[in-house]
Amino acid sequence: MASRAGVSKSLVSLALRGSPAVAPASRDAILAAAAALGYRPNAAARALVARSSRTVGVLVLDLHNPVFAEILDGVLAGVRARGYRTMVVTGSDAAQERPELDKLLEFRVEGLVLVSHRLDPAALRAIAAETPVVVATRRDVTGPGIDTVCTDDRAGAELAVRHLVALGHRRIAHLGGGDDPVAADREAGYRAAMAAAGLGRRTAVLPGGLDDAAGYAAARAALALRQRPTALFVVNDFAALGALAAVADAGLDLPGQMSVVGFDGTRLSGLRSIGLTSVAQPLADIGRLAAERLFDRIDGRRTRARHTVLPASLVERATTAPPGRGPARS
Amino acid sequence: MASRAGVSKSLVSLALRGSPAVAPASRDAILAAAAALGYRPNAAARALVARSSRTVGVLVLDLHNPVFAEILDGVLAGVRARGYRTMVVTGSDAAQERPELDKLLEFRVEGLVLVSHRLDPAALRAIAAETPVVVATRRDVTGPGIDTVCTDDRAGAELAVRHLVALGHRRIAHLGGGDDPVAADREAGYRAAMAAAGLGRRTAVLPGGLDDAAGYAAARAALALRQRPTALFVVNDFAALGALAAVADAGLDLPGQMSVVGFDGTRLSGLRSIGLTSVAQPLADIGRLAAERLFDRIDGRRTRARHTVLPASLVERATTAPPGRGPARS
DNA sequence: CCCTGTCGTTGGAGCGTTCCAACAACGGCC
DNA sequence: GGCCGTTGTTGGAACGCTCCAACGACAGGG
Repeated sequence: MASRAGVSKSLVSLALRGSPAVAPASRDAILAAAAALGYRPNAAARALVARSSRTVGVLVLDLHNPVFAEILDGVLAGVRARGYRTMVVTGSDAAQERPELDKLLEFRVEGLVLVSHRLDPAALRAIAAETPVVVATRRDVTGPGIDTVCTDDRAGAELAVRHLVALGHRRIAHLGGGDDPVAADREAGYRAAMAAAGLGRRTAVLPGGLDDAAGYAAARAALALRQRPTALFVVNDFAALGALAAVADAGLDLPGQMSVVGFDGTRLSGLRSIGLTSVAQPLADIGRLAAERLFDRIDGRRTRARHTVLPASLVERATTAPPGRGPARS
Repeated sequence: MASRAGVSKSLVSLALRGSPAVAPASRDAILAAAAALGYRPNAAARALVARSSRTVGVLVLDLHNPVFAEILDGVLAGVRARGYRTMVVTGSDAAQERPELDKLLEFRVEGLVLVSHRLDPAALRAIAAETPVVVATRRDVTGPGIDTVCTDDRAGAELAVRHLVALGHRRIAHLGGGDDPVAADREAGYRAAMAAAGLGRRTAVLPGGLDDAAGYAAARAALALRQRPTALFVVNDFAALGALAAVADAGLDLPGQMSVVGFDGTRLSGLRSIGLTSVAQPLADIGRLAAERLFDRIDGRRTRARHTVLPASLVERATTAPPGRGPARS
């Protein structure tokens, strides 16, 4: 307490927050004393009396998948823009998520952004009853106090299939993503677009997963199909990289003999040495928008749940071409 | 306040923290009341009276570079293992770093992990005077209260060069990383290893940068050299991916006509479709160790600064081979 | 029977802020 | 010259917790 400036703590509080009611002489003395003492206001005390921590909690599923890192970056930027702090935790395994979120709630974070999650619906709703929650990239669990921001995964998948169909492909296989709810939407979009193109009978979904190893294995299985596909639509970029390797290992020319489309539009897929055609999500926007939605609730501007679905867009790069052109390079 | 259990707040506090001095009957009543009321202790109030926030601040330079995401993951795991919370901020631009760290200090974080940073030495030392600081991946700024954890970048670079020399390469160019201090160490290692191999006169350093676009440009310049190199040692994996693209664009067979070695050993480089030979850093260990060092100080076990240098190791993958084998694929 | 120790429990102080009612000093006004 | 409003400042209460000294009840020992 800088009574060193010869004033009361109340005046110090006023001066440090820039109140105009403080006499210039006092203000200068207080500022000088604060600088000399290296005084810093205590945010915990402030949070206690103000009953608001000016802090937002963020759970991110898996930092190793670049998608989540890119969304997180958007969330952090959005939160910073409002002058709030961010507490970040990762749900290293599903069982850890609940206790980690409990720690955030004990800190009285004013809201929670979940960049994907593995909570059961009941747990999620219980948390949303305590504090505003915005879920990014998932929209399967809804309820009061739960906003969602995600990409139109179904439409995105349809975009991918239509692109391949337009190129002349007929045998288009889908490498799935296991029991992930987002993967289910993408698969549904694939099936719908295949049916709409009159290729319903050619629909082929291979069980896969969300990482490159799973993509590799699924692609191997696809290539071994009796009716070998000429194009693969993969559940996400990460797995698509595995599929790319499987195609190369099989000695097939890419994209001459096999086209591959991913999903996510990570920077990764755009690297020149990869050049993966992909359905892009507006990742940074998702993060920033999730933060904005949260502040709408923190500011009390909203009561009804809001669900935002952003459009996906196809980014054509080097891994797609008309089928059957053989190993020649254009 | 669960006076609903018919006891004092003191006893509630005791019971909730599991004190053995509480009678079983009281404990059960308190626990039941707490559950019924959805009571959660207020961490801010606890931090205020305990004068410890049980929170660690983390600054991470750039989430888009997978290296930092992987280190961050290690830090989060290390902090979680101790039951502490984590406040994460990113230094989106250099000028933002100081104010972001100030916010963390206002919260009385008990220590700071800086996963790289762009602070000037004076600012860093001023912060270290207030709270323990561990710097990961850099060791150029030292001082009391500043521990460092990083990889032996010099030795790692030497490893890369020796690997290429052992394969028979003589013209080995280095694509640098600009004015980054870590890049300087790697360049020094390159120069030393070239000299040690009797190739001092063949030393060629091309100005580059830390991302794929910079790597692409630097590689183009290297390929245009009068004495075209047969191998490129690139400052990091991210830039090496750009170099890979430049090599492919030049129509050179890889690794037959050009070998490329990166640095970092990110998961990215290990993806099957990339298969980049790289000098690997123990990324998760760096993060976890940084957290441990910090807790050593938080626990008061340390006073002198400690500097840990971890060994790098070469991971051979598909982008290196003996020189001049031509376009044939093995 | 009183003294003493143990056990379970309690109220009050204090952590560092913010907020609020109240204050002294000082002019200007009627 | 007493009254009032303005300006700058103050002390105390409150936020929700932890810590501590002290409490009553009860049992065992002298």
